[in-house]
Amino acid sequence: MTQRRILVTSALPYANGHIHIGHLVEYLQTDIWVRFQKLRGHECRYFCADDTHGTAIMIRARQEGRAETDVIAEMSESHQRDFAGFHIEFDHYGSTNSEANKERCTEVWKALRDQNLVIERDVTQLFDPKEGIFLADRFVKGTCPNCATPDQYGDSCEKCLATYSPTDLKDPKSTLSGATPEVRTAKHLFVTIESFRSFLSEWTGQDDHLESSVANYLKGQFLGKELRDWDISRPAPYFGFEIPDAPGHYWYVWFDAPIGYIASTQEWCAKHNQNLDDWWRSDQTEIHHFIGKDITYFHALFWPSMLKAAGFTLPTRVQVHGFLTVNGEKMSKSKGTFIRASTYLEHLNPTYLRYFYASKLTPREDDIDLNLEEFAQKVNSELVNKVVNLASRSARFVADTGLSDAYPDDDGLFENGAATGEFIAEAYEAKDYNKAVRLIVGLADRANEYFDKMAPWQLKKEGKLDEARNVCSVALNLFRQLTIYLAPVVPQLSTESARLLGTEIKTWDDAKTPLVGTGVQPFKHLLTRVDMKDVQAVIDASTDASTETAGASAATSDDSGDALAAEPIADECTFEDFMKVDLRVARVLKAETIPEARKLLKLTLGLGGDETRTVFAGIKSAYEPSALEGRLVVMVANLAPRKMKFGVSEGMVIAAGPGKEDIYVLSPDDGAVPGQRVH
RNA sequence: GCUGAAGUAGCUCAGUCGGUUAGAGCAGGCGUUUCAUACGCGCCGGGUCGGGAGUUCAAAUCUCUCCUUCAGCACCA
Repeated sequence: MTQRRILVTSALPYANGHIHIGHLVEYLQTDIWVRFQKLRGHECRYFCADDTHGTAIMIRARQEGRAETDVIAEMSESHQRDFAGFHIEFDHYGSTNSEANKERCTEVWKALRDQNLVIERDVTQLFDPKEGIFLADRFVKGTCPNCATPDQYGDSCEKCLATYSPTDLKDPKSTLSGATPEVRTAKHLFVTIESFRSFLSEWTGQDDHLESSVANYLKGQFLGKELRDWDISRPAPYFGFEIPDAPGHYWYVWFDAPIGYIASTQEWCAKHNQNLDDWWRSDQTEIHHFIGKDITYFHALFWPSMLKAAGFTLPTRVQVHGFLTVNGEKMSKSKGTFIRASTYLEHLNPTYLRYFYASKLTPREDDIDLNLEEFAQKVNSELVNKVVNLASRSARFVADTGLSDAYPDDDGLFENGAATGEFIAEAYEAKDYNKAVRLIVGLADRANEYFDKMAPWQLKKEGKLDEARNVCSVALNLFRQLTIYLAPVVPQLSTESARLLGTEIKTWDDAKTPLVGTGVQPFKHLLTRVDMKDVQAVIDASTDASTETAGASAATSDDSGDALAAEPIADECTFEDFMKVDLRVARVLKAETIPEARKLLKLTLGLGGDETRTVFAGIKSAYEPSALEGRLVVMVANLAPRKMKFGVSEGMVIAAGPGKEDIYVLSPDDGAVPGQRVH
């Protein structure tokens, strides 16, 4: 086999949030592939970095009263600790806020300029005069220009679903300072990405660069019409690199982030006396990017365009994966399924998750589901009961004698396993780990059948010691074969398994030659079962608090003050003003979902006696109707009825939280009864 | 609405350049062994392959149509 040179990346995690089990789908998918290639003897390098620039980091640093560089240094350390905890091994882990990255950004930029691909255009945006920064849509709130609902974000209204520009909002307020934003115009630089369209149409459709469904998506969604210019600069203040030929303007974070792949490689090259061009300007090198489907656009359109413009090697493959759901639903803080990597590691073995994800992953961009019951069952049944147990049930028989000196007749099992190894390798190569795992477990089944049929414990009783030893030698060799095939997925288990037989796993082809005559170490447990109690402990720990959202604008469930900062206290009002609002305790008599509505639940609220109100509440994303029925809530009882798409809403249910799954309906303490006024 | 994808046993999936009685694992039922982390092994039940129509000697697999689900988009890229 000729040795391939392969460069692999995962998307750069953003320095504004912690690693969670959703992120891990990607890093584990990548790590498994890299480990497989290394085991096959290829020169494979895995590069990643923290993505550090942008407004979100800048705002976070301001709120915490420290330098951006402090924030990102701390987060980088945390990220790398989490990755290491899951046995994810990078050849180099850098940062987009590095000299190397600045150099490479400058290089790409120069190429774009030289080819006249950059144009200038004015962009009108809201500006926060107190903070002195331009405001992205999510940092502006005001009254919907369409239906007059107050307190709506700058891009769309949650009530009437209208979309608009933040400059259309009535009474806009900055969510950062509460100041009234000004409309300002600033110069932005754009890359005329349209000039790459014919190249992209060709590239995305050929040579397996993308899964066909992804290529179809791009073709249908973007490449059929003119590509809009890409807004690639942000005016000061901005945390990032200042554009050399445009003082006061910075590269947009999405420009310098992927270039971080090259910069990370460059730093590694410097340390290992390698030439960067051998990795990024060579048709001898394969480049594989692993990404989530949310950033397909950037990696399959913008990124190849940048690479082409600057004369770098184009990706061999952009591998797109889906999102993670837990128990069939989006990860949710209120359900405790928004699980941080570090929280998981406090209670559970990383090997479990590596195995489970591998068993689920295919080359397609389907979402994968972490059903926690299935997780425990699958790991216990397949990995512990079948694979590990094979060693456990046979090792003791040969603890004194070691393996047979010649490999015994085994009905062709080992040979079959060696041959199957090629199919397993094909599956790994194609990123079809689901298939690889199925093949491996199939081999484990055959090994267990053989062991049962031969019944070495029986042979031992009958005094046929040599025969018993032979059977166990076969079993342990088959076990070893399995652990070699599983090594990319569960490296720690494989390493410890090899130690049992006094060897190391060096290459994939070790699975082709049986061990003979070697000693066997005393067996000790290689892996314990998943205990649902520990799984529950993870859920509990994730439900409590301590979880932190990715966005700076979103509130956290701690007392940091972020929530207050995200939405400052409103203007003062008088007691009379307050008394105009009639808040009442109400019981949820009925809660119905409206299938066509994305955000609304239809609630029938009882105010005592026969008095009821129909209220449409935008809490579908956070509550199951059944969980609401019967409970007491607080409602605005004298709000003017509003005609909505699905009927007339006769009030409002009081709730806190930034939205989405983070919505918390308020309840009175025990003793309150429907109809009582809240003073 | 537009675009992309998907609908195969209770669950997770395999199988599709058309071709023997549609497969696996898990879950369920029955039996069995005792070497092993009460694990393993054997057997059984269970699917009109989303519905309908068409092409064909033959369709889960090709064509059309309808239904359902998911995701993306509707000026953030």
